[in-house]
Amino acid sequence: MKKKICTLKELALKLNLSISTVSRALNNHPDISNETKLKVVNLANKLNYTPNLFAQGFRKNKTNMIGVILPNVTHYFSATILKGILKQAEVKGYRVFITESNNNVKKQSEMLHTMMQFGVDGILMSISKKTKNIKDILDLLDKIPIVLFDKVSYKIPCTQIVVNEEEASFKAIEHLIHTGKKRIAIIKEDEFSFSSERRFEGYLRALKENAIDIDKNLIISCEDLSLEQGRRMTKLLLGLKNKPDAIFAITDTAAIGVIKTLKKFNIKIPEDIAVIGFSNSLHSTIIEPKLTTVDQPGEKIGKTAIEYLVKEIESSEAYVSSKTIEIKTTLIVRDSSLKTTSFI
Amino acid sequence: MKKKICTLKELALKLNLSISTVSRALNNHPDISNETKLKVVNLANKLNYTPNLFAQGFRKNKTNMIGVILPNVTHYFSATILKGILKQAEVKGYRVFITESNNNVKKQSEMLHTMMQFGVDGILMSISKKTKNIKDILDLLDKIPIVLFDKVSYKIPCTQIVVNEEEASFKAIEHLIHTGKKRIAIIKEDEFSFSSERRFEGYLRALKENAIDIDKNLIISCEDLSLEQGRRMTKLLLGLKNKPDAIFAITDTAAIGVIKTLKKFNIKIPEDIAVIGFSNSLHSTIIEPKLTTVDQPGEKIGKTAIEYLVKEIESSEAYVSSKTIEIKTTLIVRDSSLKTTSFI
DNA sequence: ATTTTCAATGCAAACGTTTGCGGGAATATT
DNA sequence: AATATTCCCGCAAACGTTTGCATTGAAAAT
Repeated sequence: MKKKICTLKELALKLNLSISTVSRALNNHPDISNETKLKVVNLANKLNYTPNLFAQGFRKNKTNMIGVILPNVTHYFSATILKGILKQAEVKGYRVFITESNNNVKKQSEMLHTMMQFGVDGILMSISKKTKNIKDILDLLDKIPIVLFDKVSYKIPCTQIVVNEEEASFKAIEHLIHTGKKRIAIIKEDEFSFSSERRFEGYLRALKENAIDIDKNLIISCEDLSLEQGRRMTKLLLGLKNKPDAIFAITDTAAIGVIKTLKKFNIKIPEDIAVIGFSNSLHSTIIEPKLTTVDQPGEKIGKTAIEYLVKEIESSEAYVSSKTIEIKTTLIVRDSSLKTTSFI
Repeated sequence: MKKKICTLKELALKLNLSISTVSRALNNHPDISNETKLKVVNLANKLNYTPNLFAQGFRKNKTNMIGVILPNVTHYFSATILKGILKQAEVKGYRVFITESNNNVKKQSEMLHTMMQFGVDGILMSISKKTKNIKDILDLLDKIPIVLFDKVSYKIPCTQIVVNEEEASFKAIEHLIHTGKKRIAIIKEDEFSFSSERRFEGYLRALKENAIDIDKNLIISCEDLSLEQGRRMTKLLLGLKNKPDAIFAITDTAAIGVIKTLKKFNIKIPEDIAVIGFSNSLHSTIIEPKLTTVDQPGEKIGKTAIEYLVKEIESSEAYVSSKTIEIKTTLIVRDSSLKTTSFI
């Protein structure tokens, strides 16, 4: 049960002023004398006055709320992005309303609807896998600013914050090549995953630019990239007549599955087979050997996303930007890949 | 920039009805004929009408928002609790507004204030370490329902959702004793940590009930429970003349530091020294040997917290409950401790 | 035929805040 | 001394919704 709270009216009554004067005094309006302002502010502090933000939002048609939709809060990478979002939103004076879609497309639509209904000023989202029907999102685009991050789609014309997936992947593969590896396998997702495809492009380009032939046997797609899949796919690769000398798993979790399996078969890492992951999850330093991986600066992604979104919210024109912003990653070389060039 | 949205007035105009009738029709008020209701609902759907929740909240003095304050979103355990909170809040028809205190007491106070200002219906919080000045919180208690979870304090008279820390710890130690371990070390936090102290109590009770003498050398307190501390404390324990045959680290992270160090010194786990952690974090199955640990059902904690909070919010009386609810944990035996009794 | 009853709808106030406009008093300008 | 300017402040409308009460018209009861 809520207790009632001090309002403008109460202040006005006690000070023998009009409500409008009190309101203006608290908002530091130039029309009000310093003397009055002081009196008002003092009493307001004393009575612990807090403006009813609902009345405010209602009046100004602005809630100072930003809605965030992401597939899963428990993913470490998502959590770091969230951290960046929370921090920067606070700086900018916005509150954040977070929801999880659990990769459920229907739920994602519902969340969007709820957000609108709640009158958020803008939406930040990472779209669910296999979001095919983007009609809901397109419909919303001219009503409210939306910024996509991490899991994005070029089919949606709005600002998108992503990681330089292709380049990161390219560099990871080049690192392997520079250490003398020539038969580099990739464990990727099916073609519906945006980031997987871009990482795959980087893989292809690195091989091409280094004049290494592509062996289709070394390219493995699977539906999800769990640890278990990493295990299975590794066994598959080890069954090949012509084995790989390095495995690039598009995700840390899968990479750990790879490492565990290689260890089980007593294969030396990185001498026999090197392993690289993607994400720099916390696991990557727990596993032994420590995993070489691509660090994605989650906090920065979150921060950037908020910055662009707020810019759109506070812009007076109803423009729709559709820039793509790339956040730079860095390759972190650890024990699962060779450090220096190895001449055979 | 926001576009304007269909309102009650617009519906009323198009249907040649009054605003009140439209409002009642949408709220399924018995006074309105089915015929009219149908017409209204149809048009509302067609025009994609969504009630302005700000106006609603404003009018009804209820925001259907719950504020959540926790130290750190990126901790896996916090994230699982969050998941439970989000899920159950949705079921109950509440929205959740999440903030991070980063274990910063000053920030925690600010967040509380912001939440009040924003008019949340209730607050869910996990308090920062070393929160000494609980005056802010006490002040709020009679204005708004608060439920504490995970990091709690008995000094605050409100509902608290915790894990059966003492019992869990007791069972973990008994498990070690049943496998023949007699010199069981504990790595705990200093006495300001609520949960650490309760786990320590469980440790003491288990030893006592099994008639094992307490060796003060085996009880180690440190300020934080990082992996690095786990490492350091293990070295310290290994320096003892009379070494332990098991180490209970009060946190998975520290336990992993323990394991890494033991492996470095070629000590057999669990034969020479067994290791137990607490949390069942994702790391516990990544590390080799896999860690025996106590599983804390985060989602359930979150769910329960919401349930109790909502109950208080929706209760008409301004009662202040101060029950403590214990959520049951389970010990998960993995490879870092012996499975069966070993008779020497 | 008159009154009563009842169902269906409309009127208008209220929630707390912001803001355009207008007015009165004091000060400055001529 | 008259006018113009400036400085403070109050009035009242508006935002979208809910809700107590009034109103209407028709059916039912007398």
